[in-house]
Amino acid sequence: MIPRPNLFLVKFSLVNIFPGNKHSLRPFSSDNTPLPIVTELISNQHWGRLKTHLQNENPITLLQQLLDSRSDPCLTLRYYKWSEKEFNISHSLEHSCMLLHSLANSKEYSRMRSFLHYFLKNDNPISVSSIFHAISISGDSFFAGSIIADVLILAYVNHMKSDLGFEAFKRAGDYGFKLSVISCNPLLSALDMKAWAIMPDVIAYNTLIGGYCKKGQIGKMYKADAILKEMIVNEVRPNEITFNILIDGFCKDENLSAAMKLDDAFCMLDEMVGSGLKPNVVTYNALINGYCKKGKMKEATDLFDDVVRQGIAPTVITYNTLIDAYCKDGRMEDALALRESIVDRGIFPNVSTYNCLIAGLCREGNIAVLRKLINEMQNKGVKVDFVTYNIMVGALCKDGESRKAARLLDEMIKIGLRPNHVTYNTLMDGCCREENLRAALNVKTRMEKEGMRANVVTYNVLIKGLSKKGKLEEANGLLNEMLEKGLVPNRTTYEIVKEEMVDKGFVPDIEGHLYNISGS
DNA sequence: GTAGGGTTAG
Repeated sequence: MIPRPNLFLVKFSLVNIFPGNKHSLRPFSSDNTPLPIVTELISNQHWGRLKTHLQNENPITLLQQLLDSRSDPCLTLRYYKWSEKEFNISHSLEHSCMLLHSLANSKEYSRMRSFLHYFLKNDNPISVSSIFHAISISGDSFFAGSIIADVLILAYVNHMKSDLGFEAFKRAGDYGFKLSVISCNPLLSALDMKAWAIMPDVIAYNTLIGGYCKKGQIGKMYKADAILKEMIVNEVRPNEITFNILIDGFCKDENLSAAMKLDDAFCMLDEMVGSGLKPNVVTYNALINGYCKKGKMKEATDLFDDVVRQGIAPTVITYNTLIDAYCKDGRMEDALALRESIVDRGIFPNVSTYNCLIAGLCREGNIAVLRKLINEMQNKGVKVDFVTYNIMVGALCKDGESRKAARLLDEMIKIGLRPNHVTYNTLMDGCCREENLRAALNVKTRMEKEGMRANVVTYNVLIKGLSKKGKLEEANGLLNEMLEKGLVPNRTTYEIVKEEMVDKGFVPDIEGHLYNISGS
C-alpha cells in the first residue's frame, strides 16, 4: 500500500507560495489597545474589568476602534449601550450611524430595530435631515443605507411620530434610498392613507420565496410554491428571478420522496416557459448543479451541451459546477482538462475554480499537482481567499496535522484574510480527532477573543470531542453554556449527547427538529 | 427580511 503523502511536506505555506500577498499585510489590531482583550471582556460582560482597562482611555476612542476593526457589530452595540450608561455620555451621531451600517451589513435587522428604538426613546432632538446626512457619510453601502432608512421610518411610526416618519420618507427619496413595504405600509396606515397601501412587489415576493427555499424543513417548497400562487392571484407577475429561485430550491430540496428525480424543478421550468419567460444561464446552472449533486453526471453534461446548442453562453459558474462535480466524482483529469479548455472560450478560472480543484487534489492526496496548481494561480494573478485556507486547514486536520493547520490560521490572519466559523470549527475538529482537547478549547477562546461567537457546530464539535474521551461533565457544561447563550441545539447535538438532551427535555419531531417538552 | 446560480465545517 502506498502511504498517503503528508500534506505538509509540500511546505504548504500559502504566503511563501504567494509573495504577492505579503504586501497586503495588515495589522490585526492597533498597537496601543489590546483589542482582543477588550472584545473578550465585552463578550463575557466583565464590565468591572473593562472599566479598569478604560481608566486611562477615552470610551469614545474605544468605540471608534471597535467600529474600525470590523469587530462583531453585536458586541460593539453592547459596548455602545454600556458605555453611554456607565460614563453618562451620548455617542456621536456619526458613530451611531457607523454602527447601524455594520449591523445592516451583518443582517442584524432585529438589533437595528431595537437600537433605533433606544436611539429615539429619549425624545431625541436630532433632526431628520442630520440623521440622513450622517447615514450617508458614515458608510458606503447604498444597500445598508436603504435598510437603515427603512427601519428608522418604522421606528418613528412606532413612537407615534408619523410626521417625522413622513419627513424621513421624503428624505429617503432625496438620497435615493429604496424603501420597502415593511416601513411604507405602517407609515401609510399611520397617516390614514390605507387606500394607498403598497402591495408587495415582485422583489418582496421573491425575497419571501427565497426565504422559504433556504430553510431546510420538509414542505418548504410546498410553501414557496403557495406563495407563487398567491402572487399571481394578487396580480404581481413572477419574473425570471422568481422561477430561478424556485427551480434552485427544488433542485436543493433533499426531502423529496423520490430524491433521484428532478421532476418538480422541471415542472417549474415548464411553468416558466409557459408564462412566456425565457430560462437563462442562471436557470440552467441551477439545474446542472441539481443533476451534479444527485450524481447524475451524464444528465448534467447532456444539459450543458444542450445549453451551448441553444446559444446560451455558459459562465464561469457553469464550469465551476461541472469541475466541482468531476472532482467529487474522482475524475480529476477531466476536471483539470475542463479548467484548461475554458480559457479558449474567453472564460478565466477564478478563485472558486481553483478552490474546487484544490479540494479535489487534497482528497486524492495528489501533492505534486496541488503544488503546480497553486503556482499556476500565482502566475495568473488569482488570489487565494479564506475558502482556500479553509480547504487546506481541513486537509491538514484530516492528515492529523492540526498544529500545522493552526499555523495556516495564523498566516491567513497575517495576510488580512478573516477566518470564519468554518475555519475555527474545522481546526477544533482536527484538534479533537487528535484528542488534543485543550488545543480545541483554546481555539474556541481565540475565536471568541477575535469577536466571533461560537455557533452550534462549534459546540457540537467540542461536545463530541469531550464525550468521546469520557469527559461527560465538561461536555454537559458546554451543552449548558450553549443553551444559556440562546443557541438552538440541532439533530447532530442530539445524536452526540442523546441522554443529556433527553434529560433536558429535548425530543426530535418527525422532521428531526428538536423541541423542548419541558417548555423552556 | 431586503430578489437568482458554483467552492469550505459538525
